[in-house]
Amino acid sequence: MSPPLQSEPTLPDDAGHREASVKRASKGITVTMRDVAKASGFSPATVSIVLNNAPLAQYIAPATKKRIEEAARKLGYRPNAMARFLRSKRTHSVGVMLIDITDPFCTPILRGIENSLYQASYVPILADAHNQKNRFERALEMLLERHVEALIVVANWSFVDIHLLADFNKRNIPVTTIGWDLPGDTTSSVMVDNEAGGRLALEHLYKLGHRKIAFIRGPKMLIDSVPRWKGIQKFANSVNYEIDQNLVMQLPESLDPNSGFDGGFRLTEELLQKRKKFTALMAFDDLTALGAIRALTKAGLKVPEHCSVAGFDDVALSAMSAPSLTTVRQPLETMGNLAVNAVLEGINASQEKRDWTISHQKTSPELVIRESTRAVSLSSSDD
Amino acid sequence: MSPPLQSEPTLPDDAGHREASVKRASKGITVTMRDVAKASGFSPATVSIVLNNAPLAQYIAPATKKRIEEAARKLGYRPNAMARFLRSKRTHSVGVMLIDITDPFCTPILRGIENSLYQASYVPILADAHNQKNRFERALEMLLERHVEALIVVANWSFVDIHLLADFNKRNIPVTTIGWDLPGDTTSSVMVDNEAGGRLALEHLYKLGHRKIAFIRGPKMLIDSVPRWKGIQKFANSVNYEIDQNLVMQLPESLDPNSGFDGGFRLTEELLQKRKKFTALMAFDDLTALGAIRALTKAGLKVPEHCSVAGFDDVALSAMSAPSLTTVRQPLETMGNLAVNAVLEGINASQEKRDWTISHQKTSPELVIRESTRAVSLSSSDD
DNA sequence: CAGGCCGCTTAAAACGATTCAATAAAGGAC
DNA sequence: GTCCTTTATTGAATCGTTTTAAGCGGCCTG
Repeated sequence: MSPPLQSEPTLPDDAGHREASVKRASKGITVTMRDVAKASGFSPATVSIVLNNAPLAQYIAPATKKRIEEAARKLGYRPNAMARFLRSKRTHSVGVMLIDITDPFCTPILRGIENSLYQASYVPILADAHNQKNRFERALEMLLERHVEALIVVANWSFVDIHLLADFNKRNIPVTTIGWDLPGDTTSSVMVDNEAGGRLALEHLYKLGHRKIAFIRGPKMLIDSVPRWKGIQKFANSVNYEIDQNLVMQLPESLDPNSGFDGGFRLTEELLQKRKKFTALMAFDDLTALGAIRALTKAGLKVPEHCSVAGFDDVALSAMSAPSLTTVRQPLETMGNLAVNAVLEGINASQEKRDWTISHQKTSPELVIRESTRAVSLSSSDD
Repeated sequence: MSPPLQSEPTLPDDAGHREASVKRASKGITVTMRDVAKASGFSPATVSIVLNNAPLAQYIAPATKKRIEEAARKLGYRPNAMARFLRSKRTHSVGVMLIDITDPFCTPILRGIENSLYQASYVPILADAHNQKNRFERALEMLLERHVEALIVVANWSFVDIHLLADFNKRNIPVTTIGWDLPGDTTSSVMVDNEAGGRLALEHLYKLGHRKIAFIRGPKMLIDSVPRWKGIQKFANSVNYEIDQNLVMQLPESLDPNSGFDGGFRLTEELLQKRKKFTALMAFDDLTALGAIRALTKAGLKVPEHCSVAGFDDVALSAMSAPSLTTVRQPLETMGNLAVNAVLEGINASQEKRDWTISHQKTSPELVIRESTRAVSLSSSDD
């Protein structure tokens, strides 16, 4: 080590010193970069370069680096994010807008997002739109003020007009939506392949021998409803199975993502009243399926003995319900990860002043077979 | 209005002008306060005072205010939060640390937190500790760097050592925990009154006539376990009901908040193997109860016909499971609100350089009677 | 020995707001 | 006419970083 410029003993960071510095920090005096500069005997510029391992750091003498790093550690220096951001224009934060956080669908996605952001040293700023336009708007406003570097919208069950995202495009802030697809080339998206999912579910029921299958379709306005149904139809066509329109119901529009349960319950009761026999029921999502099961049970029908039921999503509770639910799993956590990757790519590109590609990713659904479906029984198949 | 200093026509903000300004903003040029100053013909200082309605604003001429506000609106001025925070030392953000986000318990709490913060114009910065100490630590570090004004820890199912919060106290940053109680006067807390809850549940079963009641207690390390059990014991004592220790099981320690389901399943199977008859089972929480129901069902026992089951928490799925779960509801969303109130009070106090009171709030649980419990039947009560 | 280069370090100017002390004009009192 | 108040506004310092261009010895080279 070079000659001691300070009166600091050359002892390898003894406990006494560390104690002292802790005490100093505890006084509430915020340790600034200047303090580290003074303590180490170098200038703030050098300190910044070393601590950030900036390009210029390659020219800094190793001994210098060591001294600075040690000083920083001793003083318990923590860079002030605000100051840094002001200068560098980078907040290292990403807005995460949940259309409605109460949807159990959101939880795994959120974990995926948080996790990927954490790996990349980004921080999520959360906003919950309560499925209301004005909240959505004001929350966006707040995120813009905070200069989030990107935005992820978890638009699971959404009737919110998402065209409000224009401001983000204007400012070149990358946006990715999950579970919603804004056509065009302004916004990336991550969605499950709904068509494949619909197909998987029906294929499963069909292979179990079911030929009298009831359907509860999703609300018209929900973007998932159409492709999911299309997948069902395509499979039906491919095996020459004719869907009985009398057994097709549709959930009403609703702002509440948990309304599927009630909807499934009521629509199933309606189905039962029709006295049109069915041996299986395919629901729009898991909550709807649970509602359906409830209605069936109430009517004295056992699942799966008298009627198989399949859901969609594989939310956490599907594995725990009784009977556990056969369903089409969306890789939710992965979708969170993918969305983060997409925005990070956007951020990097935007940093380097180049365009980034808008991607519309589709993830593969996976059939999860549990207890709520089984092969059609002899007693119920004849009618 | 005073004589037109600028060449701006006195037309009441015509569409043409607004159009133009939009265009300007859309060029990606960030509108700064200086721009507003120039456009309005006043100095940045005045602009700041007006736009923030600072104390000095009382001396500003109404006409001036109007001109400045109009200019700001026209230019689409949005204050730069980072710059503001650097100077004013206020970030208007609160760290929200979730010990494990996958716990369905968290969702309503999170909604409560977000909502209350939103009302107060604060923003939540989310962190998920995955129930791991090192993640907890690093996340705290990130929150400190970002100078969050307060911290809320949702410590539902936690084996993390929470004493890491010391840094926050040193810096006078208010901390409130939800579902965890750090004794002493450094950290506020919001918890459900577990003792009352335990009492409510047992009282319910007892009044239904159950006298052979099995219990699945929570893991030892979980702070809720003890008072919940105490409430049970107290009620038992008060009615001279003797708890059969052979019917008392305890969940093992586990880092996974969703492990209660498996645990409940296994322990219930163990109970059944004992061939010791019971007509009701009281589970530590809802997931445990669902696991228990599954085990009972598997053994051919019907719930509630052969055995009543009660849970605790009232997470979202409890209402949707079959049979729906009788449980003790925690007012989760409210608890989120309360935690926010607590930290806001702390922030205000800290701002005014006065001490704030550390509160340990207990919220009242509420018995929610659903299908999984019913009066003891004659067939099962005699043994 | 002038000039260039190398290796290491730093002075100083941002970044975009807030805020204090200062100023200026206008009126009122003496 | 001077001084004080009140009203209205602003210059300039400041917050804690990052970053650019420059500085400074000393060594090498022609």
